[in-house]
This record gives sequence, C-alpha cells and structure tokens, in this order.
Amino acid sequence: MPELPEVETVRQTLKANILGKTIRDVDVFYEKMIHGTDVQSFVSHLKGQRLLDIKRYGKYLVFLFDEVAMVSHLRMEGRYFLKHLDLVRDKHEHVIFYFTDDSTLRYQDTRKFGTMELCDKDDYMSMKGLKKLGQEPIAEEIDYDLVYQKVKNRKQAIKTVLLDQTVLAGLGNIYVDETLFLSGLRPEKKASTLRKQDVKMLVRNSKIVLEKAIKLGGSSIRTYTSSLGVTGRFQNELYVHTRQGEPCKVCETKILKTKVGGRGTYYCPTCQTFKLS
DNA sequence: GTGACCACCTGGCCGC
DNA sequence: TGCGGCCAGGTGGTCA
Repeated sequence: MPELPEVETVRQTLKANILGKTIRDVDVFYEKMIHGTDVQSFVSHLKGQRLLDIKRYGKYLVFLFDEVAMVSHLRMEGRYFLKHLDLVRDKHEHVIFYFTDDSTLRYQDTRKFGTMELCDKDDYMSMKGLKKLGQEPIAEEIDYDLVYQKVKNRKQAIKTVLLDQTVLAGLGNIYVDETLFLSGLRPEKKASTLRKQDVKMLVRNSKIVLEKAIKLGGSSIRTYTSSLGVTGRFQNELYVHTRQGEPCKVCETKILKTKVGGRGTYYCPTCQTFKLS
C-alpha cells in the first residue's frame, strides 16, 4: 500500500511525464471518491486547467493547476497510470483525466478507498488532513523536542502512535514495523515510557528506512505499483514486515506476527527486546 | 484531549 | 467446483 516512499515515487514519475499538460475533460465513474464538492463542479473546475506542479505532504499528493489545487490520497491501493486515449478502460479505473494531447491520466483503485478534493490553489494547506500533519522524518531539519512532546503522554503502543500522521507524517504499517526493528523496540511498548533520546533514535531510524525505500522506488507488496507501472524494490530489503515464520536476517530467530492496534504487526522477538522501564 | 471502535471496499485465501 | 466468511488496512467520524 502506498506510504511516503511510494507516494514520492508516484509524484516524481508523474511530474516527469505530465507536467504542463492541459485537461480537456474528466470522467468520474465512482462519485464517492470525490470529496468536498459534487462531481459536476469537480469536472467543470478542472476543465481547461494546466498542470503546473505536483507536491507531496506525508501521503497526500497535491496537483497544482492554474487556478485550483487537487488534493489526492491513494489510501490502500490507489495508483495513477498514464495511457493513450484509445486504450479501453479497466474496471478499476474510477477517474480519467483527458489531456489536450490525447493522453489520459487514469486513477485506478481496487478498493475504492482513495479520495480527491479540489480547493483554492493558495490555501490547500488548510485542508482537513493536511493541516494536522506532523513533521516528515525525511525533512532536513527536525524538531525532535516537538515530536517528543506529542509522544510522551500517549498511553498507546508506540506502533499505534507512529502510525498517527499528526505525530510523524508519512509512516504506514510497513515502515513502522521496519523502523521498530531497526530501533530494537517491541511494537506494543507504551509510547509514554520512551525517553527523549529514544524518540530521537526512532525518528532518525524512520528517516533511514524511508530514504532507502525512496531510493529503491518504494515497496511492491500485494497489488501496489507506482504510476506508469513502475515497481519498487524495497520489499526485498524488508527485515520483518510480511516475513512471518522466516528467519531474522540478523539473528535467524523466526519472525513473529501479532496484532497491535488492530494492525498486522511483524517483529523479531530476539532483536526487538529493548525495554526501558 | 485521549482512546476505542466502526465504516468504507474488494480481492485473495481458507475451510467446508 | 462453488460458496460463505474472514482478513488486509489509512483515515475520518462518533462516542465514551
């Protein structure tokens, strides 16, 4: 599923291929995907708009046009494909953007969880979701104290807290499992028991994991591929996620699977024994 | 303010 | 082979 590295890969790929194109028309085949306005208004506002830039905040993509911005979230299995006008529509393609050069950008989403919403191009950061995002671990400068302040009173498992996008933006199930492995921490450990230096270590390790994943084009677990069908290679680098029953790459102990906060969680019982209190 | 729970949705897998 | 049930999971909403 798309997390920060996958969304960043999509952004870079799309930017290289569709920047400067002008939308001639839009077809929406699943109306619930469009938030904040009705489909008719969504389409009419996008017609004639030229794409100027594509930005990313956490797992959100922001398409910047002449007069409007479109905020898109891929959720579980959303993907963008650039295809020629003549190609037959796949049954899971729910939104098609037709460009004036006869190419099309198609949004495909098997589970229909993804969302798109239009907003003012100068005020998209006030959108619900975007405005509450925490810092990104891959940012050049991190206010570690601010992250610690958000973590220190939380009684939930550290895994649950790391998945909270208002604490750190961009981490999802895969990369939280990998970050916790790298940090030697059990996923179910209470967040409030961590010291400031432990939180700093977690943020730094999440940065290492995310930057490596971006370099390799993200992960291609289950059905996920980036735009234009580009397949990531980070899944070959995973230490614990989806490796239940397989030997740990460090100590050869069998990787275990459990549930934390309702999420499937993988960990090494030998390497992840770091207890602080 | 915090935490738990639920809805959204469909393909894949498993057991019968 | 076909069917039913469960699981996967990011986010927002609701409720306690």
